[in-house]
Amino acid sequence: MQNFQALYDYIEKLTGKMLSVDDKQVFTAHFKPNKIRKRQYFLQEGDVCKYTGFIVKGAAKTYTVDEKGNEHILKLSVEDWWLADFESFYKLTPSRFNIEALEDMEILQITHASVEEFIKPIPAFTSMQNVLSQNNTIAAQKRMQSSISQTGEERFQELVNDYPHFIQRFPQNLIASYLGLTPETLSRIRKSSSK
Amino acid sequence: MQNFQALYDYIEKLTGKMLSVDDKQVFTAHFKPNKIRKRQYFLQEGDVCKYTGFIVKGAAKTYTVDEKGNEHILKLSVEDWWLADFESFYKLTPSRFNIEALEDMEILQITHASVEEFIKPIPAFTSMQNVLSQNNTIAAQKRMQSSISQTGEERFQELVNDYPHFIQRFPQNLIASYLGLTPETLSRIRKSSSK
DNA sequence: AAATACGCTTGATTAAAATCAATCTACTTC
DNA sequence: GAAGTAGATTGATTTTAATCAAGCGTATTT
Repeated sequence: MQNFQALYDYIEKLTGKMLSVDDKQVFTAHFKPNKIRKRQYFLQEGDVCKYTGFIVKGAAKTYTVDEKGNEHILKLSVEDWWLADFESFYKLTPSRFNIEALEDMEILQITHASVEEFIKPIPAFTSMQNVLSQNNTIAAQKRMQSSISQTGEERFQELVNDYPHFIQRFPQNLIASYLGLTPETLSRIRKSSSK
Repeated sequence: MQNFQALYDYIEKLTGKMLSVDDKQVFTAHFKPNKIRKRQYFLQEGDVCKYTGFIVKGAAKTYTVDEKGNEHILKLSVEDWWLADFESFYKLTPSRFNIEALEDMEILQITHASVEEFIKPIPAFTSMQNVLSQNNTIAAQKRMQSSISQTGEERFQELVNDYPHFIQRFPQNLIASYLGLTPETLSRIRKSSSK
């Protein structure tokens, strides 16, 4: 299963630990491959996020819609990222977010209960979780710091530095929303900073 | 040691697991009590964050200073919170942040190496880390979502709801900075929203 | 007690970003 | 191929927040 190979490679690379044949057996038994077509939802506001998905192929946006009908993009996710509203996923509460495919996607999905029961006993997996927890903490801190202390232009430059492929891959209106800006403002920022 | 009792209570309450006498022995052997006076630094920009500290008493701010000399508060921390720049703490890189006591503090501090070697084997501690990891993920997501999609006024209201004691305990200029606003703007927001 | 520092408020002005509106282009889709 | 849609850009205007400046009250310090 080439789908699963992407997950194995990811875990082994991130943790430096090798998965045994038995480990892989557990993964194939409990992760379910799923395809999500462009513009389809992985999660809709009000629903409980029953699955977390490892993205083998494709991209998605996690966003809210405010009372005026404007979208606000909290997260853009691509290959080798985990897809979920973790608040809803951990607590089994209705989500405030929508998660929608921006491209046709292939994911490997699993429920919280299955992770706890079958996947957590695999040392490489808990090791992965620890690494991800640290990375998340650091990334969240950095993004928050940008958000409170930098201008739109500085935040955009940081995004270009940190995730250059995002700029190539996603339309500017999504990038703008991710940065907390309107598309018009980002367009003007790009124009003035290119001079 | 009544200092340590606060830590034990915290872990037991958060995880639902009891600490054995031996466990507590390990804690007292490796966590070092430390007092930090108001206006003193737990961490200064450019230094490596060698310790993480459990706050037994007092409060602190984590902030950066921009090129204009303005402070931007990333975090306000009180009793039962962990104090560190985790990026610097995990990676042993120089920190971009300052952490300064807002009140006289009592903390229990420990190095990353000691955590890994002595504290992580304690099941209740790793269990605590898992809970904290989840809570952090959720809180970071929520704060980020506020930041990109809500006005200053809405963010302030959310803070009042989520952390009412912060409003009592910290001066408004710090609250403003935490929200990414100037003190003047927060003052005007409060004035207009009280009507 | 006087002096100082700190925090909060208010006013006037400037700067940044949002909003509203129109146009243009490149893709889909039928 | 025509029609429709999505995304980007530009202009004019409004809204929001930052900045600059002053004044006031309350702690804190000496």
